[in-house]
Amino acid sequence: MQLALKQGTQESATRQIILQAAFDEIHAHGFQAASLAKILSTTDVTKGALYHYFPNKLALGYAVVEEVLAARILEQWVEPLKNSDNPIKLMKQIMFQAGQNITSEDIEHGCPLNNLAQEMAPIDEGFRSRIETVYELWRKGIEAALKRGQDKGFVKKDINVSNVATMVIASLEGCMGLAKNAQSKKLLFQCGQSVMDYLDSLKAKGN
Amino acid sequence: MQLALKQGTQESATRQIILQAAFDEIHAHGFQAASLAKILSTTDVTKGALYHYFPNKLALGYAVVEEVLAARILEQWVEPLKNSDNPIKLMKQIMFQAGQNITSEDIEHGCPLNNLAQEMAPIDEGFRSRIETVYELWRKGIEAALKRGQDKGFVKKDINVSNVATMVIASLEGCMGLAKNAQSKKLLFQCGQSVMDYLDSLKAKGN
DNA sequence: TGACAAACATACCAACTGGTATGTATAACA
DNA sequence: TGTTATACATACCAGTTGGTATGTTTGTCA
Repeated sequence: MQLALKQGTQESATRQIILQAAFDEIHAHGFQAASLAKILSTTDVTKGALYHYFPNKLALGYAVVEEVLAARILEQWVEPLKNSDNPIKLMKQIMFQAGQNITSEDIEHGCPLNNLAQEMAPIDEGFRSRIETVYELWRKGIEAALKRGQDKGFVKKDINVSNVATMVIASLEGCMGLAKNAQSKKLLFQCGQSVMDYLDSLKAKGN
Repeated sequence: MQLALKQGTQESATRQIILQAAFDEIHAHGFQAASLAKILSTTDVTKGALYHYFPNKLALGYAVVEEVLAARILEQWVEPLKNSDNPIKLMKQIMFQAGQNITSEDIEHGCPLNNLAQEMAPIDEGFRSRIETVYELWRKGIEAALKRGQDKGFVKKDINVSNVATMVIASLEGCMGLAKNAQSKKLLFQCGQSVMDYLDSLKAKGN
């Protein structure tokens, strides 16, 4: 499925290949250390093609955030949460699902959104603001779902849904980060269990 | 106070100046993007001096982790926790204290330990293992304190102290990371409040 | 069929990077 | 006082990087 995230986004196949290869390189080495030469060598795209679609490296990085990273969060979190009345149950499901599918490489490289945020936020405002847009999408998605969960009686009414939404994302990113450095799926699951326990503590009585 | 973290660590003033300047540069730009030329230009140390004390850039980075970063965690978390029977109260105090002292620059640059972990763990095993040593110091410090808190009746007995210790650090690092990208002290405090709420939920009944 | 623009391809370059080779001042010690 | 090791200082270099200038192919439309 192709999400139309940005108007005016060109649907060239070559462009998509570059974007995906750039995402992989950035995910593996970070943006600053990502080498255009390497991105090109993993594909059969030439420098001419790259600079035809993107004015410079920075613009390529921005496009990765706006198109690739935003799409991942939308698909995995925001869209599913829209169709649920019990956000706690669903978020635990999403986490469980993600845990099932995760590979050692995923753990090694960590969350691509968090990686980029930690690296680029203090250095480049263009990156920071674009990443912030994605985080806000995510936060607002959880927040709205929690609110609906309160209305439907699944979620405690005395919690601050905004703060909790932030805390959920923070603890998830934190777990991923620690597991990445420990290179340990076990640590990820243990930490993930604590996050699930935290989610359970938000349930309304009787659920 | 100077902590003797590594045996054989030389106490040259020049070496300390280099180490501190390197810490600052790495904190601001990451290790890979940290420029030796910039580190030297902010001090009046020359390249000859730098390469007299450190065989290469990597060794300088390792020294920053082993000496500067480890010392920070020890001073701020591990040592204080050793002298406390009520870890929940103390950790909330540490967080409050850190919140009081934090500057906009601190928020902008984030946690230096987490920064380095996210950047270097997948790339360089030497960095990863040294950072892991610091994280383990931190985790074990919290874990031991939680256990003592259980014995003294301050902490619930049905929690897994190891998992909780990891979760505390994960959520802290996560909050710092989100606040860094949002460039918002407000978000840091809101998220920190949720962490404190989480800590409160670990109290034994009657406390 | 001719013209024009989009979509590439190749060769090249200036800037910066970590690292090294070599030289020198200074303190300690025999 | 002579010797030697430590603690720097300066100049230089090879490799890599992002970026550009220029050329060529291909599709489209009049």
